[in-house]
Amino acid sequence: MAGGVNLLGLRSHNAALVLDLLRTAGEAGISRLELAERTGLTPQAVSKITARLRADGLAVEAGRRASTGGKPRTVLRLVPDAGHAVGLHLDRDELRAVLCDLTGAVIAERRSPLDLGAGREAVVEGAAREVEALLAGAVRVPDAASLPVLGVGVALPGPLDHRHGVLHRVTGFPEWDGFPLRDALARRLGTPVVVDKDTNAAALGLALGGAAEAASASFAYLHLGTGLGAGLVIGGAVHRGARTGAGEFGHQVVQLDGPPCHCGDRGCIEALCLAAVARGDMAEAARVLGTGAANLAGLLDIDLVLLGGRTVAAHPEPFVAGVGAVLDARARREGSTGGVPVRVAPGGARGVAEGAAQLLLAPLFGRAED
Amino acid sequence: MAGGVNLLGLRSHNAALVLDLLRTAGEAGISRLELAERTGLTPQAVSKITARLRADGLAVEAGRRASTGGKPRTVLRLVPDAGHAVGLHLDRDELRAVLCDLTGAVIAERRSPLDLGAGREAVVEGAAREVEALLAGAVRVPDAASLPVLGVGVALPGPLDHRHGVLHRVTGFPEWDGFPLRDALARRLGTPVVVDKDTNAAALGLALGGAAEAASASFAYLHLGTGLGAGLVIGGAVHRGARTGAGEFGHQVVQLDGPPCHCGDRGCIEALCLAAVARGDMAEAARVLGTGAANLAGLLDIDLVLLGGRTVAAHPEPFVAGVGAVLDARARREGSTGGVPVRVAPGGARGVAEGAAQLLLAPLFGRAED
DNA sequence: CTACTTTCGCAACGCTGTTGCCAAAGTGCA
DNA sequence: TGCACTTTGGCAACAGCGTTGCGAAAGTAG
Repeated sequence: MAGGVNLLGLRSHNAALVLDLLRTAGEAGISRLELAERTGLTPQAVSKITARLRADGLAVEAGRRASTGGKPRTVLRLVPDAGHAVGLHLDRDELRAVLCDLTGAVIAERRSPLDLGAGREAVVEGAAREVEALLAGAVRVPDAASLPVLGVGVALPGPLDHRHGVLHRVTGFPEWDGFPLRDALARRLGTPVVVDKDTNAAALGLALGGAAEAASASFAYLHLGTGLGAGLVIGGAVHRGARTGAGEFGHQVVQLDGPPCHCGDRGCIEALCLAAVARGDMAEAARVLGTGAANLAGLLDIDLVLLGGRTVAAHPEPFVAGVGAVLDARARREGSTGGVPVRVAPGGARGVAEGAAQLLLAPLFGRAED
Repeated sequence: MAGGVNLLGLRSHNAALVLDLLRTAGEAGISRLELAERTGLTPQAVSKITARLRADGLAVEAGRRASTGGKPRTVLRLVPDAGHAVGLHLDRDELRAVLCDLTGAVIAERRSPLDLGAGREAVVEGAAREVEALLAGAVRVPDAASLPVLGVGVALPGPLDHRHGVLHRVTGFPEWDGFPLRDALARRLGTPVVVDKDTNAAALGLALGGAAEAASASFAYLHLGTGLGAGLVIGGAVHRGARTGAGEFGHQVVQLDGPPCHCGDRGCIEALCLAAVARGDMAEAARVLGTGAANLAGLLDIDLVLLGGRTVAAHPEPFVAGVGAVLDARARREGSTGGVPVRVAPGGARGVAEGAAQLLLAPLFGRAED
């Protein structure tokens, strides 16, 4: 519990806040006075802060708005090329690397097959070479020899320690138990590395880039693919818990003494949901998923549920409709008019890699932890 | 999203942080240098902050520590009488009012029967008179004519809007629907009033006063009485959600298509748990409760589960053991050595009223929202 | 062209935490 | 008893934050 804030901390906090508003405004930009209204700071303070950001090359003036009877407002815009980050998604059998600019937009992308059984050193080396190839290929402008890269974010499934960047367990590959992936890759590449669960990365990407952000500060991202997991965003920040264990959604028990799950428990939502998918009964799978989503939504009072993963992508309509129906039914029973809205998460298969890059971009915008 | 921080905000933030550490230290006190270490501020900054606090009468010097080879550290202590708050617990059939000092200790207490069916004005008037009687009786010292009271915190069951202090619904008494309790009581008493759910108040009280705090910043308080609810503390602050709806634990479905619940759904944990209690099967009730607790603990990665409420108070051992067994079993399946610890919440029947008083004290210590 | 509105920077200011320095108050050893 | 040393904590000067007062800049409206 540090918490003490000095003047340096105050400056960086307010600068991050302004930077976040610039990022949110996107290409449309935002005026100084609007920044002042949104932050609660005085216009003069915003002028000073934006002057520093412009001096650092993070923001530029970009045109003017229409006049409302006086001097028209000058529009400020984030400079996308002021910083970049690499996002690495280590999936079961594929590695995906993306290079993102400061706005989170993907500039370059590479994909390659991945074999986690090839040995830890080989995998780290292979990932490092993919990153290097990605950066080498992305230098299109001749004079941009030194592309400013903030670091590499790595997202992968399975339990791990986000704070120390250590893997706990990778299903099927015991040799990875306790591997300090962050430090190994950071040493190899010479850049900062951040490691997180794939669902957390996807949720972060949605919180910062997706349509989710504008409407809601708290939402759950439910990922239904080969497994079932969740990423939680509470108050605009990813909630990981003390041990990066938060989001354990798939082994929520929704049927006491139900059918056995591979985890050893009975009646886990993952087992029930995947069994229904295997039977081809998407309506039942959606109903089970919706039950878990309603449990979660009631517990945390979130604003939105986003669905993703291969299974959802293959059958979006029944899942959105089925999950929404369960949430609406429970909301009506509690007296509310409408339930929590349900949507398919934008971003698709690239969402996790994009979110992994955001692991390094988010701190710039004050979106580090909760 | 205001978020912008100026120098005034910085000062109050750091002062609240120091006050919180003084509160945590209790009667033992804490030295300036220790405050500096814990906050991350320089010793000189802490000296200035504590000087302001002493000038305001919130802190005093209280003795010295043993020397470690130089000048001994001066110990600072919070002044309990520098502020007071009233906590009001409106239970089903009883009103409980407590007067707490700045440390949260109960100075005076009153209990009286409560009939929510007596009409809204009569109930508000009755509650106001209880508060006045409590304050009048507590003025023991002659010259303490004006006891500094920060305000009144009110805790009651059922859905409500914490932010606006408006009740949504009181089971069995439709006349209370939409009643602006906060404003009505504040107008009548002339002091600030804060309203919250009983489970949230209890959780806040545990976060600030209980033994929970020292060990864990995130925990769930599960209340099993006439109903089943939860209060969540994440990162030291109560998580209420956007609509004060968080903590809806009882109608979590843990048995798809299970026995019907009074809420209209099927297989709710509340229905299953209370049915087992009615049968006298506490082991089964604890197993059901433990399943819900494990779902919650996995989802949020919390550090501790605290159990409370009349039913738990009547049979503490089987509940602690049964819930703990489910949590331990799931932790073992996930590879962890030990599960989340389970304990009976201290405070007993008075915990909710104490937590209600903390609704006004907590903001002084920077524990307002998450 | 003038009056007015609105935006936004310059300069002075108050206040924050920080730094350099020194007095205060102990311990430990000769 | 006296001196050296360690540690605490206040005083004063300082850099840097956002704020305030004021005026220049850049439009619109008549």
